[in-house]
Amino acid sequence: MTSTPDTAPVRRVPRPRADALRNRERIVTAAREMFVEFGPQVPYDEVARRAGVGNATLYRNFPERLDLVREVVLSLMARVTELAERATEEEADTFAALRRFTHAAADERIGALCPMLDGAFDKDHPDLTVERERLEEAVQGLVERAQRAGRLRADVGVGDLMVAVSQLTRPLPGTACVNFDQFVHRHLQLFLDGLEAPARSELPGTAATLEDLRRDSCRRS
Amino acid sequence: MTSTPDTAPVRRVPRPRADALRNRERIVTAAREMFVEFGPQVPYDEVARRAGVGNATLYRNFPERLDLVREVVLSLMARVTELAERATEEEADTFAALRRFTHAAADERIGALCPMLDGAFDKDHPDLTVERERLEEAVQGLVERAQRAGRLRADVGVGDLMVAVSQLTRPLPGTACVNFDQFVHRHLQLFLDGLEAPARSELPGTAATLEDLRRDSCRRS
DNA sequence: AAATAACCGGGGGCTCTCTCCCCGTTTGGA
DNA sequence: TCCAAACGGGGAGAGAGCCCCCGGTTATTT
Repeated sequence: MTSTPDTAPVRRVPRPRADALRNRERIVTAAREMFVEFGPQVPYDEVARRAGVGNATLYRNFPERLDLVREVVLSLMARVTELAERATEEEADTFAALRRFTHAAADERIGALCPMLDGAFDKDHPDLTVERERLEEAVQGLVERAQRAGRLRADVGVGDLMVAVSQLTRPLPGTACVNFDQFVHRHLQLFLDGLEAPARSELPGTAATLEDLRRDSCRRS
Repeated sequence: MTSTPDTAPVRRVPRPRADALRNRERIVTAAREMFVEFGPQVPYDEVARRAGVGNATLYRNFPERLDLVREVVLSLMARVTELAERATEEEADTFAALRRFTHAAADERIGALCPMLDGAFDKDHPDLTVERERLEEAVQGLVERAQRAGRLRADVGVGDLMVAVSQLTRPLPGTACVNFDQFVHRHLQLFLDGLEAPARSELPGTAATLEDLRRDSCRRS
């Protein structure tokens, strides 16, 4: 039906319908929650049900599972970046800022990112690279500021912080321990105490950036 | 070998064949490795292949998956108990003993126990109870000794140590990061620095024993 | 407000994986 | 040497998750 006249290719999608946008957002939110609880292998249909949409809607928005995973990761990274920036701005004490960021990141269930690194997850996707740089910049700022102030030991890097926080906050699959969160914050607190200067021991290995993690973590067995 | 038939008539299995015992051991070893790498849902046939036996042999030894999981858990707990006892005996410095035990437990991949707590795992099986008590006793000794010596902060318990070590050493599913081990030991070292007395901050919540974990961790969502 | 086109929802077939049994062959023990 | 217990691999059966189809609904346009 003579859809596109030669002049202007008639805005195909000038504005995706409002409910479509809303549904997409609800899907990402639901997926984030489900991934945290059950891992990224959770059935598509379950995600759709949690989101309150039909499964077809999910497939229309994210034909490939990896698309959905990437979207969730991006969403989480953006939130965590925001947390880092807020902590930097609002906390005068440099180490207090680090503490605040760490506990806040834990509440965002950043540990749920771990299982998404497996398989054929495209770590070099443009969107991811951009978001990762923003995240690293924000946290790097937090770390360096505390190190310059002599509050944070000098032999640790952004990678150490992020990996350890991720590991400590990973949910136990299948079980929903009622006071697991309490534990998490205890252990983060202990870990932070270990991060504080002056150092109480010598660390093996070397400090790592997020870039190091991206490069080294994709060796298949 | 004087099968002592006087009391018990006709020992059905006076001695399981030597190769049968060997195979059973190889199966448990293979299962432990596979569970660490892929989680306890790994296909039976894969475990059998890694163990170098036919799948039927596996089913003959462990008709239920939970039997196999329990055997692996028992095996790991026994090894870790041994580590705790060795560290207690051989290290004069109380905190050094704790450090040594922690790093050794990490090398045993104690974090792989986590995914086995999900679902209908029978936490009250007699064998498990016995082994858990032995483990708790050994680690409790390590902890209390360091606390009495004033080297370990007083507001932590066995549960804190075990859970944190487990979390920090949990493998990233799917990926075999080449220098992940290096990271693990760095983070354990940092965590241990946080455990050392005097305490640098106040902890939320309360110290927990292994018994607390067993009770509280089975609340389904 | 009516027309229209995009969007939504859920039911069902299809495929793929894992489980578990069957039976001929091998191997350890007396 | 004899025998019985244990072994191994192939394959049928079952279950779960994936993805498509099509009638109904809702937001936008004139």
